[in-house]
Order: sequence, then structure tokens, then C-alpha cells
Amino acid sequence: MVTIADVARHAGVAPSTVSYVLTGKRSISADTKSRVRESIRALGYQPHTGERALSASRANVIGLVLPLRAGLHLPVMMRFVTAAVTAARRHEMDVLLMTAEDGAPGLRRAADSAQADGFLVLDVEMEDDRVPVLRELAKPSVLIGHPTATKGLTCVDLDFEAAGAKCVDHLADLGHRSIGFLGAPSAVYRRNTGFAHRAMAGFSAAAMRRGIATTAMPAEEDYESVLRSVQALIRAHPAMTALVVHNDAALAWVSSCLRASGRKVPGDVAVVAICPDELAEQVSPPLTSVRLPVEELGRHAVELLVGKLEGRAVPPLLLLPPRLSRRVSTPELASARFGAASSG
DNA sequence: ATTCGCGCACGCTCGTCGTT
DNA sequence: AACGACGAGCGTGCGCGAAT
Repeated sequence: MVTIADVARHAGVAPSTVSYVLTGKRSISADTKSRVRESIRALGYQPHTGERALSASRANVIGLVLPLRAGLHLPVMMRFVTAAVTAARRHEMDVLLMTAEDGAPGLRRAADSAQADGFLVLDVEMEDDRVPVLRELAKPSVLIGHPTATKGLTCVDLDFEAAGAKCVDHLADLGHRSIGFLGAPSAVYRRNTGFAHRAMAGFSAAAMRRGIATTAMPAEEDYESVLRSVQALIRAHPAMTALVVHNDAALAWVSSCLRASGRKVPGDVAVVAICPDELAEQVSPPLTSVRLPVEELGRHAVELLVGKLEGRAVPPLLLLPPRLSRRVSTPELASARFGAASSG
């Protein structure tokens, strides 16, 4: 194994000088720098991560806490992971994916064993038992999502309440007066998961404000369940002309389930989804959506965590405003009616 | 024979000091 | 002032000698 001492001997400098060239933490003359870099290249030196962690008391690892619970849509979660890994690499940090569902004790164990320098926490519940632990840990953390009480925490999230409201406002502006809400799997609501709870709350409040009749149903992650939920929504509100979908797994089936229930999209029912843009664009027909900015959230979370690790002051709560992208699933109501009339 | 405590090594960073 | 070198110390496991 080539060590920093080998490089130093080869370059004719002290090991510490090699270290400074590598870290850039002290100015080193251009001549010395280039000599050291040439020696590193010639010897094929790779810094020893473990020893570096030992001496710096830093693992250069971010723990990404993502319990694989029921109702989580993994493809979207993996995009969070990818975004976090990419952002972490820009700071020469790696990401340790912690998927075990052992909540607070698991978090404490990971912190005490110095496996990670800080934590990103996903799938945050309104009353999350990990939060008290995060508050007292000696290591910094950032939550993607936010619990009821955010004191002493750093959180980044889409403003899901505003997102739910934006869906209602868009549909109400188009003239819809009866709107259904197809929600996340029931387990997600049972856990009182923050994003699901808030989107629903924002939807309900906006509907009340605009005088809109609503019904909400959760939907599990299989076709049959989505169909049952869609049919239940129609039974409860036969006059329903619009549907808000906050369930990534159900997106692919919503239009066909509505069709199977005798409603065409968008002729009979307009649809707005809260999901990543790409998902809304991939389904047929493409859906108007309030964008879930997965990559942006992951990137912000890492930047906030790195900021905390470097001792910088960071905002306690960063809420990204919702952005709606209009697609064919929410046409002007008059033209939708015209389309429905002309086709049938 | 087993247990215990101590010292050391590992590779690297960083505070401090010396040299130019 | 700029640059380079020195050496303590980080956490853990191992080997050694002493004590039981």
C-alpha cells in the first residue's frame, strides 16, 4: 500500500506537506504542489479513508435514514437517494443508506459508533419518535420533511399544504365544484406521515375556502385497490369532475381506473397529481402536476447538512413553494365539455 | 493456564514552530 | 509573509509481560 509517507519521500517533502496539498488547507507553492501531485500520480496513491477518519474524527459519510416502511414508493425514494449521493460527492462525502426500521435506537447507535458525521432523515412523521433523539445527538441532522414541532431541528420540504391548496385552486379556477382526493396508502396516514397529512390538510382547507365539495380516499399500491378507491370516490360524489392524486404508485393506473368506471380523462374528470414532473409526463394522458422537486430537496438537504458540519448558520425550515405544470389532464372546462359532447 | 493492563502501531490531520 | 517540517493525538487491536 502506498502511504502519504511514500509520496512525501518520492516528492522530497514532509508528509504534512502532502496532506496540505491534498486538503488545500494551507498555501503550498505551485512548484511543491506540482511535485507532490506528480508523485501521487506516479505512485498511484489513494488516501486511506479509515485512517483519515480516525485522525480527523470525521468519517466523511452522511447517514441517510430511510426506513423501508409500508406505503413508501421506492422509485421516488431512490431518486432522493441518488440526489443526495450526487450532492454529497461534490463535498467528497459518501452516503450510508440506513434502511433498518429500528427508529430512534438505530439512529443513536449509528451516531455513537461514528459511522456517519451527520444524518439526513426521510419519511418524517408529524410526531416522529426519532426527533427527540435528533435534538440531543452530538451530530447534526437535516430532515427531509418536518414534524409538528420543528424547534431545534433543520428541515427542508416541499410546502405540501400549499401544494394541496394549489391543486384545488387550479381546478376551482377552471370551474370545478366537486373534487375527489386519491391519497397515499392507508399505512402512510396511520403513521401520520408529514407530507401526506399536510397535502390532505391543504387540499381540505382550500376546498372549504372555495366552497368545493370533496371526498378523500387512500389507495394501496396495486391496480385493484386503486380501482376500488376510484369507484368509491365516484359513488360518494357522482358529480365529481376532478381528481387530485397524491399517490405515486397509483399514477400509472388512475386514468384507466377512471375509464373502467365510465369516466374519461380529461373529458369527464380532470386530474392533477402531486408528484415528480417525470412521472406526470410519463403516464397517458400526461397529467397536470404540482411538482415534487425530489432532486432539489435532496440537494438542499445535503447542502444544509454540510453547512451545519462546517459550523455555518442554516435556516431551521426551508419550505419550497409548489409549482404547477399544466398538461392535457386539466383543459378549460368548456372545451372539456365540448370534447365530451363531441366524442359521445 | 488465564486474565489483566500497558505500550505501541497504524495513516493522517492540524497546531505550532522554524526557516527563508 | 510564505512556506515547510515536526510531532501530538485520533480509536482500535495486538503483543507482551506481570499478576492471579
